[in-house]
Amino acid sequence: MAQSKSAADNGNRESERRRTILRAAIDVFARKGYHGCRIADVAKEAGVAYGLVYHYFKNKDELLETVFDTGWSGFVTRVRAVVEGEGPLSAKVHGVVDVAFEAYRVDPRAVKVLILEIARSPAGSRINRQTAFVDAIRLSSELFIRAKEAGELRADTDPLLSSALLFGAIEMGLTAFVTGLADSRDAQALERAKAQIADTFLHGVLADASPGAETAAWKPEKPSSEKSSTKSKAPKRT
Amino acid sequence: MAQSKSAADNGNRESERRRTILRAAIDVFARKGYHGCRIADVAKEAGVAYGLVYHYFKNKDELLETVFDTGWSGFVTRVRAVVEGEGPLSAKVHGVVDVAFEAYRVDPRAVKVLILEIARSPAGSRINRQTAFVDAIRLSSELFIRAKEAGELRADTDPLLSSALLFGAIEMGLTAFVTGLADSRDAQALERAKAQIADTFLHGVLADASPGAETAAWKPEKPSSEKSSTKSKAPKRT
DNA sequence: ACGCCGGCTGATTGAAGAATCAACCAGTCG
DNA sequence: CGACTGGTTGATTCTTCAATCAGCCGGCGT
Repeated sequence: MAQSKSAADNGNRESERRRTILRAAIDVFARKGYHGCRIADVAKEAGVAYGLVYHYFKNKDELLETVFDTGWSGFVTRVRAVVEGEGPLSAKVHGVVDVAFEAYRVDPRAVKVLILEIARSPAGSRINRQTAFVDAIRLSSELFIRAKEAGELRADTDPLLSSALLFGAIEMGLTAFVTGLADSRDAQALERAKAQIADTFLHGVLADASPGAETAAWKPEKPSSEKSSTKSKAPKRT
Repeated sequence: MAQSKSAADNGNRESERRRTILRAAIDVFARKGYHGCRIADVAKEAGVAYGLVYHYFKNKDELLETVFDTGWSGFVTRVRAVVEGEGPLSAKVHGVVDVAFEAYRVDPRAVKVLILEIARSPAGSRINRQTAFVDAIRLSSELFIRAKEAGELRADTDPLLSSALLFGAIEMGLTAFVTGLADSRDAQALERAKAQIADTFLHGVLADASPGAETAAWKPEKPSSEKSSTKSKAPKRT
């Protein structure tokens, strides 16, 4: 709003103020949860008046919805890119995990809100947030459907469930950091967790009875650990 | 105790009424969520007067806390039994998954409450529910610590994270049923999901490059599939 | 200069619902 | 049989917020 205010704002549904409020909402939601915070808290955090929140958002629910959609659509877009891209299954699985962890690295608070508020829908609320999660799971189940047809997967796996399990593992892995079970300041730990999630999902936890070949395929493969980070460093609007 | 009411009740902190209210609370929480329901709803469901809820529980929060602790402690007890029991790692992992799914079979509503209300805590509330989850994860991480020392696990696995991933997979697998992504009336589907969760966790999703031996070890191993169910059929106080 | 316009303010209101409490009643005991 | 106890009731009170709205600036056009 520094220069062209009214003009730009009219055409652009994203005024500086609005973004400030959205940012504040993410922080407060992350700290106290959706139900645990009052609009007053958000306004205070944003350094604006109570009523201004209602100038930009119809009500508290729309505010959460916006926070949610913004963050989630960015995530889903990037997951879709991975799923629809080229390469072997294992690379894609690593890719999906990367996307999730990169999102966390960029904006842990936002991820915390997405993860923590995801399940609970205040009954009346429009789009059930579970639906969003389900969509993401369905989306990446494509991956497993195709992989299964190609014979890359064991025969007795259900693609949808596989997809759910991957997201479950990612979610809980992230939760470990979100809740402080693991130290999220430790970049090393994040990298290791990322690798372990994908590897466990692909190969299991057990020490492989068949040594060499299979096992060797995924471990030394991480010299360019930054490669994937770069890919998912795409702009994240929050 | 069925006859002698007042006498027994004095000594027994579990009067019939109290249990009725608890049961009603579980059902209403499962249906509308903690925040989405009024104490009036719980009272109506239980067929008692509004005020009686406050006779047995200090406030709404204590009610949720009790619902939570009751269900959770039962689950943790059974998980502990599995973890501290005898047998190879793979059997125990299957055992933990069994416990979770059996709990769901016995009382899906209660599990729904535990899963859905687990993450977010109303700020002021005493024991953070996340703590409970973290405890369970820590508990079963023992499993992986010991297994790792015994060389059963790949060297680069963090036991705590492994434990988290297992629970993440279980949770999301269960969530698939809770949210209706998968049909929970289908007993077959439940059995298959159970098997797939444990198998994926132990061996990964990939078609095993090394056939026979390793793969054969876990699949035919489930002739006595009721064994574990029986074990976890222990009294569940709700 | 001046007043108009639109972003902005924050005290006020009204609803929702948690928690209270005084009265009620069904047994029990003396 | 009549005092007494303690579980039970639900209208009433009290608190908390979401949402409103009457007006306040400060820039901009005239």
